[in-house]
Amino acid sequence: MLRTHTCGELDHKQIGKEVTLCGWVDSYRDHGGGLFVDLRDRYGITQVVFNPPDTSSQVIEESKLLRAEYVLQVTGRVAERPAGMANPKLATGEIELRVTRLILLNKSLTPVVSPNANSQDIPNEELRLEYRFLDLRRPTMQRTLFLRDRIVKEMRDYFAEHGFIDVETPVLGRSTPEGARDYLVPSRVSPGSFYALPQSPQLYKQILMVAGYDRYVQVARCFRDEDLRADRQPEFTQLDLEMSFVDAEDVIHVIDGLVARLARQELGLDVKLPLPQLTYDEAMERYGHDAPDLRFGLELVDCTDLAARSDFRVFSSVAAGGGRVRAINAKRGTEHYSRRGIDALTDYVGQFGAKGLAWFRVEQDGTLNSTIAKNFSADLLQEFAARLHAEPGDLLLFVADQWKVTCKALHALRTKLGAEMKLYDPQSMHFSWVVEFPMFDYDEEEQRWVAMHHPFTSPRDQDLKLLEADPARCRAKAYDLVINGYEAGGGTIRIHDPHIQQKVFSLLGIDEKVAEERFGFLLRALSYGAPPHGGIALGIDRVVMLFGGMDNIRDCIAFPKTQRATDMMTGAPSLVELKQLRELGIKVVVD
RNA sequence: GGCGCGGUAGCUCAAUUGGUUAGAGUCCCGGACUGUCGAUCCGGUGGUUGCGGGUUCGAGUCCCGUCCGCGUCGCCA
Repeated sequence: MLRTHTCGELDHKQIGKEVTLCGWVDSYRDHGGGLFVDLRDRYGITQVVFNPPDTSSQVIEESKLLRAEYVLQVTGRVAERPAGMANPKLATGEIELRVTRLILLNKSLTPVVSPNANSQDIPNEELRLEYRFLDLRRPTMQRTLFLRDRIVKEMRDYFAEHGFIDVETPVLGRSTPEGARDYLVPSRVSPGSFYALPQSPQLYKQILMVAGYDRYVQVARCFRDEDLRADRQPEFTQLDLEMSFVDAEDVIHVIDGLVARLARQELGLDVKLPLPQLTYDEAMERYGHDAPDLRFGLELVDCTDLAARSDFRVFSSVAAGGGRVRAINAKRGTEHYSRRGIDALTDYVGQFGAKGLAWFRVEQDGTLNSTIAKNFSADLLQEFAARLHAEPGDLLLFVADQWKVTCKALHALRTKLGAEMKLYDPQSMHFSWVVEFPMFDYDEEEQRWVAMHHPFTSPRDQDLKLLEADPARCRAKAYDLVINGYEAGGGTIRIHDPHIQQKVFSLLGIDEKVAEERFGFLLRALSYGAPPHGGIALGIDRVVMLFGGMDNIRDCIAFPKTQRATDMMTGAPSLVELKQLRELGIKVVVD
């Protein structure tokens, strides 16, 4: 070892001892006669002092050449700092190292991304990603990666204790056109054929259940070739698990326990179990979204029946046309939003397809005031007021449109209002479940039913007869874990009966031949004594992001990709040698 | 693919309505200093304002195109 201690562990107990430290120059302060260096490593910072008489004049001269991020090995005696010179900001602030020997292990160019930058001086993300090796030296980044390490370790311990076996599944698999776009890998041995990187280990874990492993878990890398977002990367990590002889509540119960343990360990929070559950229908009705942020209220209120009775054409025609008129009461919203502010909200909901935003201010006498008020009788306005529990100072905001549009627009509006009106503590955490998702969604473009989750999801027992009778009303044994308005994980109970599986396939327009071609192995497996089974996958990156109070997923991934799915540090993806392409039988066509 | 924000010294930022030689802090270089911890003080170097075109007497600023980053819609079973 090149060192006897780390930069984070020395305190008064080592006073008088000779020690050797290694680390990076975090900062230096040159006083002419002597010089101070804050030496940094993963464990902390220790002040090392180059001062006479402890340090020879020759070593002091050498120390004058030190610069930021130089790598040092220093030997000396641990000393108590002079009276009044302790630094309470440092864990090692009581002591310092009086250097007798200095070895420069390596120099550094002037760092482009400074590891000790103040929060307002952090370089832009482009540079941080290009110089990720410097960015990752920043204590904030190190704290995050350690948090991630603890969370993953905690998960592994938890599932090991609960009898789960960790099994690795292939990364080179078969492409299944359903779902997200696949990342493809050409096969050299089978020219013209391609592997697909897994969007999730879904089919393999079901096979493991058929094989009798009973409880499977894996920290699995997954790949989806879709556009990126603040909370979406093309490759990401799932805590993936599957259980046999269980129903939805059993899986939920296991995850409840994990969430409570993580919250206790990492946040010091006592989460009350069981976590609250909301059905999908309820979530859409009350919040307009399947992953609502439950840290604040502002629930959506349906007013279609009242709207139908108004003379306001926008309202009455939407109501008559099968659409919905729904509203949010922004409590005391008139304090936050002027006419101009409301105009901005109107523009905002426009992004989500809403053609407008009708509004009323609630006056001191309780009457509703708006440019559109003349279209409503006083009695009807009072009914609106009562429906929305309107009080003086409130701002009532309405979207009238097709159901889907009202959901999207009002969900976005609710989220914006919650943040802008500071209705919740950004540090707080809320965990819940959304359950009983629809089995199917109708794809207007392709004129067919598509699986809401995936085609192996089991319908609820009581909805089996709806499979063919009324697919839209058929609900699934599906459940999503929701944290602060983010989908942190999702799972389902699977179909273990090949006949039901066939029915679902045919509803999705997957005929027998195609089913056999794509999923033949799964159907065959289901025919050989498949146990009832189900599971879930948690998005580890998102969980870390939320537990760490971050607002983007890149900050909790060591080497993330940019919005264009490139790696700023390595330059991936890149062109390859012609020879490589020839071996693979691939010709690149550039438009 | 659409919409929006951003790109100015190595780094973080400023620059009035389009108007003098594009500034500040930090870093870097040189000097001073025996206790600092955002050290301090003195001096200095450092600019293709992302790139290309246009309008104008004059462009960091306005227009068009383009590249890069971020946010978002579509997309993400």
